[in-house]
Amino acid sequence: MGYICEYCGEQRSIVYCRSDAACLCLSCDRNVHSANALSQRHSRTLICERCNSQPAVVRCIEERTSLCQNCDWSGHASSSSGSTMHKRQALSSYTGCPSAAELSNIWSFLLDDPSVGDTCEQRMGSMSINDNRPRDGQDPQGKDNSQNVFAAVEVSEMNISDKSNLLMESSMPTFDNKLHNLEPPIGSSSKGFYMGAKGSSLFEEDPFCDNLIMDSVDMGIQNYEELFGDSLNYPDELFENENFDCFFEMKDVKGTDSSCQDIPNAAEGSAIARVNTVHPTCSDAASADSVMSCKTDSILYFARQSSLSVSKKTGECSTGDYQDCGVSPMLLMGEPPPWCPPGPEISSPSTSRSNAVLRYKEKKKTRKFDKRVRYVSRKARADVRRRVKGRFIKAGDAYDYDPLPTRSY
DNA sequence: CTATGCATCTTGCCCACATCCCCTG
DNA sequence: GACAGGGGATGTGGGCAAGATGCAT
Repeated sequence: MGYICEYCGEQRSIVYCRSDAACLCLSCDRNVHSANALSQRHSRTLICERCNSQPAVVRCIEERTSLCQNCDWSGHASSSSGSTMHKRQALSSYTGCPSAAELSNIWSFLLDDPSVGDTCEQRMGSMSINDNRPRDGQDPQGKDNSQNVFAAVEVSEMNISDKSNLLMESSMPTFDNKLHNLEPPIGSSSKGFYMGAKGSSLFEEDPFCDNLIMDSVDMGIQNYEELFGDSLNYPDELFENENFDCFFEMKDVKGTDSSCQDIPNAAEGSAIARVNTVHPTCSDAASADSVMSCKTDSILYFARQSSLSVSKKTGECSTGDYQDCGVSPMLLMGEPPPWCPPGPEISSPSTSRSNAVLRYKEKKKTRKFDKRVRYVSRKARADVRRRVKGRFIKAGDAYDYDPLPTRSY
């Protein structure tokens, strides 16, 4: 599996399509996925250059190698080699039929690979599919609208110690263009429209986002239906309006959660009032892997030209599953988000402190950063272990915290 | 502009013990 | 070489304290 394109059997495979479970060269990827609207929604990413069989999730800057989760773990877990210090960049996935230029923007290193540039990339660059006609997502003026999914990018913080690693190398061209059209929400400063690491903002330093820094952005404009499910009840004009620009999914990652405190200022008096409950989408909370891959701590934002709102996300999880799905229970419970202008019920000075503490603790609970649970069985035990002031206690000792208060023994 | 104090946020440590993993026979 | 057993190392989560940071005065 892998290495050779499973479609043409000739070129070196470059990307992995999860939906098709197939390794494809770039030209075949575009051929296959330009067939229809459904295939365009297939999410693809690079192939792990080590095992050549799994979708890569990170790229090691030092080794200039794209790695899947397993190979990344095995290759960078050993502290003796010093490889743990390697800077790694989260790899983007994309959907639709991005052009060669767009792909190179997503994966700037792609064209550095001579084996890619000499074969697939050149072929792809000469391909005519959709190139000379407006894409499905383009209006006749060539202006992208929300129907055109050119790329879905997910960037997670990989090297926590190096803030520079947060640089989103893979900002897409259209994404940039869209951002250029964005304006700060009414009544906000540019600082308020927070997207990434603490202290940085989308427009703060570079109004054209050349150095866009964000911890996580997930764009899937075309896929908003599958993201939100049937219960999406926003006005249709929200999506039909040309001004609907892009959809952001913000992950709460290290150094950013506190940053969300900035959003409120941004959203004051604006569409933030449309905040609704957020329902996690993951349905298998029991699976550790799925838990880790779940969109965690997601706060969904719709950025329009002059508004900012949090979307509604539908899922199968009950409220009690919020931890596994990583969504703040405050949102699940319909509690106003922390950045909402303080209402009468929270304006009391005596309760603001406790509310803030609770808020922080909830954040801390749901914060995952890049932590991976290596041993699910150990986690399972720790989850049910009784504690005293957070510390494990010997079996049979008195406890003040029991994760399973209903157990009979 | 700087110093101070307060509030908020972040980080690291602790605990017990099942499981992992390496070594020896 | 394969297997079994022993024993040390590891990892797991909630709470707390200390330190860091941000902001107002």
